[in-house]
Amino acid sequence: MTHTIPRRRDLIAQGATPRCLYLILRGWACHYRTLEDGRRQIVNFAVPGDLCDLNLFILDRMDHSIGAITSLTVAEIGREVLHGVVTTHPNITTALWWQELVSKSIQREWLVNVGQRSALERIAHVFCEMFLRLESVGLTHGFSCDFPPTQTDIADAIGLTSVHVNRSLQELRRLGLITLERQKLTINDMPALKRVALFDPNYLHHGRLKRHTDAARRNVE
Amino acid sequence: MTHTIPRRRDLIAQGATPRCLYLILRGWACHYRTLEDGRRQIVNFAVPGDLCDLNLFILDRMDHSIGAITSLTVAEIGREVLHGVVTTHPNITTALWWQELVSKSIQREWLVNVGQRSALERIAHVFCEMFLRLESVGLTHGFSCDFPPTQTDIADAIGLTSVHVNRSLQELRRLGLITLERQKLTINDMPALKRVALFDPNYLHHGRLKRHTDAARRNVE
DNA sequence: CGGGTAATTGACCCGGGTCAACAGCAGTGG
DNA sequence: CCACTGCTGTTGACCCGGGTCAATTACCCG
Repeated sequence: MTHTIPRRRDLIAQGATPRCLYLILRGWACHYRTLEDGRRQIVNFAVPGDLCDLNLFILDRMDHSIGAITSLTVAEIGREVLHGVVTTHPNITTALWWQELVSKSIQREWLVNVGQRSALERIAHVFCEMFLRLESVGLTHGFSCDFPPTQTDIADAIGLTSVHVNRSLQELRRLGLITLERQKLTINDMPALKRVALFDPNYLHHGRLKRHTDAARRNVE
Repeated sequence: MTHTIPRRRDLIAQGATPRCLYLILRGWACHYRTLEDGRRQIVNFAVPGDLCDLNLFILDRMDHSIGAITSLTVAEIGREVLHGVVTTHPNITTALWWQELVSKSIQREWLVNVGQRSALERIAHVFCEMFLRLESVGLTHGFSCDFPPTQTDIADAIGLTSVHVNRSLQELRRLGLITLERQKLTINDMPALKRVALFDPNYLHHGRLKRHTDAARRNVE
């Protein structure tokens, strides 16, 4: 049930029919869309604990690809197993949909990021978000975490060129806000970084699952 | 159960606790996020037939606002009613989630739009999308449809300024692709418009609901 | 007819793109 | 242990798409 995917390989490609739900166990992946002329937009990163789209449930074709950024360990949950879970475990089902709504909320925030923020603000925002997401699954050590995307990946995630990402990174370092070397991110001044990013953590809806599964359970029982 | 909201009023604001699910019956609305310094990003338009977020089900606070672009008629579906439907009508439930996944897919495409396309391409893309969405609910006449967002609204939707939207619109008109006056959009050359927009309708997942509700029904019965 | 919102235009500017070279570093094979 | 290869990061010079600011003009509605 668990599989390993080498880095830079696609888990599933745009246009394919999804056969199972992926749960990331180890490593980073990204959801991305490519235009016919090769432009690529990364629409979200996926880190351990993230589910990769419930599309298979309802939509018959992937409208985007999922690619491995690092080498990746995933659990594959088949259609039938999933159907079984959904029909017998309402609180797990609620948790699944909760993930789905949160990732839609993240999707919205990325649009805000690319649509409204300047280069420096965008990168700062991505660092804030990914750090908090990793923290919520226990993958940070103090103010440090893994950050394996290349500058080109970052560029494709925030709608800039890698050249400009490089320059903005230097600016963030010069300001003493972050350290980023050998895939290791350290946030040296979180309040300042959040200020630069105009970061409001609300959209991540962290720490709000339990309350709601409880509520859902009450409604079901 | 149906309400009327005057134009430019919020249906529900960021931070509020959602009390019911809205179904747009008449008019246009938009989902948007504002940054503390006033910048606004419209993250999606909502037209008749669209449901406004199942957030209330699971998330306890709105992470964005919904505003009326025109005067608006909506149906409000209360939490209890919705719970009733969800527990007794699996195929309606599937349809609800289908809408949710499709709107997430639209969300992704908007990110691609703002992140990768040029000004002209972006506007062309919005016109293609909204025309097809209106067509699917029978609100087009030939190649014409209502298009009530102002140039400022369009600007906030695609991450440009209204000045530049104005200039790009003139360019689209000069190319003979569209007519847009008094809130009326006419697409004069759809193939060319799609070409300019690098438009691929796949992400709208049109015409794929029935098959899947059938499948879901089979799985449930 | 008057007041307010939305569209349009012009002049000027700047954030970020483009292109191209080069440096650093990890992994690989000899 | 070192040379080779290929990817990732870095830098410089130059340019352009789209932003800014500010003034009009057109339109809508009472």
